[in-house]
Amino acid sequence: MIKNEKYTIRDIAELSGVSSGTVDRVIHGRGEVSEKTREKILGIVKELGYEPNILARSLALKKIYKIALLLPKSSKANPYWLQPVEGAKKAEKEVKSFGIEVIKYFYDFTDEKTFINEANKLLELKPDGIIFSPFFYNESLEFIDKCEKLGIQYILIDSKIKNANYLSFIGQDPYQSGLLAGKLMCQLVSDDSKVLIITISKKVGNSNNLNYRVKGFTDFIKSAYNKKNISLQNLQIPDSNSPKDIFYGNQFIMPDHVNGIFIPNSRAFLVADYLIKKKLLDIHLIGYDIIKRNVIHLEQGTIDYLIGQLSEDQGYRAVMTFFNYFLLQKEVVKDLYMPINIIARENVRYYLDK
Amino acid sequence: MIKNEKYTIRDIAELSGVSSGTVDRVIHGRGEVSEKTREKILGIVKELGYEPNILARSLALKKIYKIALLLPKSSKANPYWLQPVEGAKKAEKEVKSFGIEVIKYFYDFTDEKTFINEANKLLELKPDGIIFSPFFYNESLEFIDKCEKLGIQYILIDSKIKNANYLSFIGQDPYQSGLLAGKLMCQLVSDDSKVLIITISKKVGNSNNLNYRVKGFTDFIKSAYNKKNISLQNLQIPDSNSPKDIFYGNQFIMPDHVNGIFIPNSRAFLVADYLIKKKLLDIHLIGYDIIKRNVIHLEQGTIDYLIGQLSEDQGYRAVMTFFNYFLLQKEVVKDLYMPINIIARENVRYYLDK
DNA sequence: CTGAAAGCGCTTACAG
DNA sequence: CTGAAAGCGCTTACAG
Repeated sequence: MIKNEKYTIRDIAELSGVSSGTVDRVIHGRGEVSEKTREKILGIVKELGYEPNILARSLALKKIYKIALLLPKSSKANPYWLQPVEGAKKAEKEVKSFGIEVIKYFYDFTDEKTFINEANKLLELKPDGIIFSPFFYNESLEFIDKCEKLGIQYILIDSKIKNANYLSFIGQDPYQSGLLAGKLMCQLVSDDSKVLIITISKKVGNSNNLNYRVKGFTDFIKSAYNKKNISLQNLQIPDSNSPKDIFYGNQFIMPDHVNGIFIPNSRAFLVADYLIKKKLLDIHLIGYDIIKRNVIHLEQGTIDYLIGQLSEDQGYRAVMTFFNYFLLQKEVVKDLYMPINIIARENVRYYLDK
Repeated sequence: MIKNEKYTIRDIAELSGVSSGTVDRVIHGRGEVSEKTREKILGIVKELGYEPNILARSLALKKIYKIALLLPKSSKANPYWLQPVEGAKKAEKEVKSFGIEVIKYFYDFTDEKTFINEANKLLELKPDGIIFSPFFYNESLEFIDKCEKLGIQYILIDSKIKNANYLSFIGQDPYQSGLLAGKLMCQLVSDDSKVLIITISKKVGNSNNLNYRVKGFTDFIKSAYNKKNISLQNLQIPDSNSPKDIFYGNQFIMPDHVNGIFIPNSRAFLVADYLIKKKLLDIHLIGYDIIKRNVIHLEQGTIDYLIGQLSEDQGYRAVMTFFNYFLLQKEVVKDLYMPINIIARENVRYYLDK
């Protein structure tokens, strides 16, 4: 039997001399089939390269896969997390008819308790898959533990927990992005410059991204590539204060002779605002993340470069990964490192609203 | 009638007091329905926000949309075009079960006649949609003319023909990418440097990408942003010669005191090979496209930056655009400008094989 | 352990 | 101008 079109379950059934119900049972390993017919059917399936029609399957099954999304609440001050949510929505639209549904949960990224609360709420739903970002390290470990006990697959986005049994991790390599920022800084400033690393964060959870970015940056500046004799200084804005107040009030005083500043998170705009106020416009600035307030400074020239990622893609891909995993039963890329994009005034527009 | 689940064509039929066949006719404007029932049905469709189940539709329809892809043949010397083809294949896999089939045609990008030949072959197939890159300007105009007469929608990738009635254009803005390359060059070289623009091309078709890139680069260097007093020199490697022979033989002689070179296409590796041979390793090099031979030089440091794009994405998106257009009847973004990526040694790995 | 039948939501050829 | 019926390829509850 040679067909131009794709083989159907009925072709397999006829050739095996059984009914389509039996073929179905074999294909899905639902048991209750004699070893002999099982083997015969599998043989023919293989020989013909039979692939089930997932349209028909989805239509018949009417199974809805519930994918829970658990991310920090985004706000005007921290709009970063808006984008993965948008990406997830976009993906949901594309595969909704196949029976993928995304349910969203948000927590306050300054308060571990809200994370725990939402995580518990989420589990009550009994989702088929979970997408979240392990922002709070210890709490995330506990959450992961529960997921594994319940046999629920989870995908980590943005930052990674080593040794966890995640289905997939989707994010940037923070160390490598730091290296790249270091290289750019070397090219921006001149010989014997002094460069500041300012770590501004209200609360960083226990996320390690920040530390790795700083480490990469520092390593590059100290590497042989840097022939410019650049000196580094670290400045930490303590957790307990509101970073906004520090920069907008008069609490912050810029050290003398600074030629470049590296901000390893999305708060570069705070420093940029400060530089404008104090008319310190010769200082070069490199930050992270394509958010509105950063982009404005990029376009004005206060910020030289942003290290970015298509973070919408993270949400999009996470949902699509579950689609591929559940519906198409495709293999999943375990660690998906996203491109580290260098964003300048000249190319920023092509990274917006995609 | 309020349902939690999505409404079906049968719900609409019942509420309208007609059969589902009639509803179907109205929805698809297939006529043969009285104005009165038509209006009634449309009213209910609107009220309920009915959306047809595209799974069921595809299954019932069994229509195969033929998408023809027409691109330059890729080779070892010019592997660039491999990537959009890969992207198209990836998209095809995802939407094959919905009835999207991609048929590929390749021509020799040094020979217009092969383009015309393949274009004619393609039309014999009577495809539902066409994806191609207007490499040869005049020949592309003629081809477009034929497509429009036949009422076949086409998507342009990589370069654009203004005023054409394309369904969608997907590619980079070449002028803007040139500006960006100019900025990077300014940061790489020191005051009073001399920068060379080398246009190497066996045959450029009549594509304008190259010219726009050079114009952008030149404009940036001549702009107020450049405070370094950089001088420019243009060098054209004539069409009639093989660029390879020029650089690998002894025909090419580098002008004196050059500090930077800009290559506005994917051939930067030829110059890089030359620089290594002549031990001219202080010269900064910026080129285009993430192809293997360029990447090797990027990693070794001979090439400082590549301007890249996820060109796989172009093929992927073109096919998905047809999927959205034909199957989902979604609106199409007419001009889709892709991000202009800055590729350095530190981030190149994340742009490979995606 | 296996088959026949009904159903998923849509489309279409046919009959009236 | 309209409806009833069959079919797309798969799954499942039921009967045996």
